[in-house]
Amino acid sequence: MRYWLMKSEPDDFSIADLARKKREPWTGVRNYQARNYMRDEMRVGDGVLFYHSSCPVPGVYGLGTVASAPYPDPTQFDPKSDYHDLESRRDEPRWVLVDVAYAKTFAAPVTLEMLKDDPKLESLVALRKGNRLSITPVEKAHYDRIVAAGTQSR
DNA sequence: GCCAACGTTGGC
DNA sequence: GCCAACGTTGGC
Repeated sequence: MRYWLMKSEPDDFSIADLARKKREPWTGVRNYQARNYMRDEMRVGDGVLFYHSSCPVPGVYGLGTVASAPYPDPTQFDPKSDYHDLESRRDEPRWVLVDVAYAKTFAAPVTLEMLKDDPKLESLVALRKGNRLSITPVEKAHYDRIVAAGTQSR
């Protein structure tokens, strides 16, 4: 079992949206490295830290799980979608995704500020300077530590 | 809105 | 294959 941090802009899709829908295809990833994580390395049941980016208080707001094997992202073939990719062919789709299932909403988010202030999380890939990847792997010890921070009552 | 960092594109 | 130009991400 592996662990991942997946970013979403809450104005676009938030942990509350996932809580309501229970399960969601992770559409719109158009970065090869992030795609490769979904295509090659994720397994059903993997743990997901749900991160809100580009918002007033960025941070981890809750938990999900990987809920499907990889399959083609339907938005790449949808001319009306912002994620439409003219060069992707149906017999050889360029972009794949997985479904993410809802697991938990933290009572209070584990903010980016908290993540950065924790020396034990110094090597968290998502915190590396200049990192813009929307999906990054997370070590189990880091995952456990962030879950503990998000779960404890404050 | 700014800007650093990084990925992608395309001319050569 | 190089690299400048451009676009995007995301924190602030």
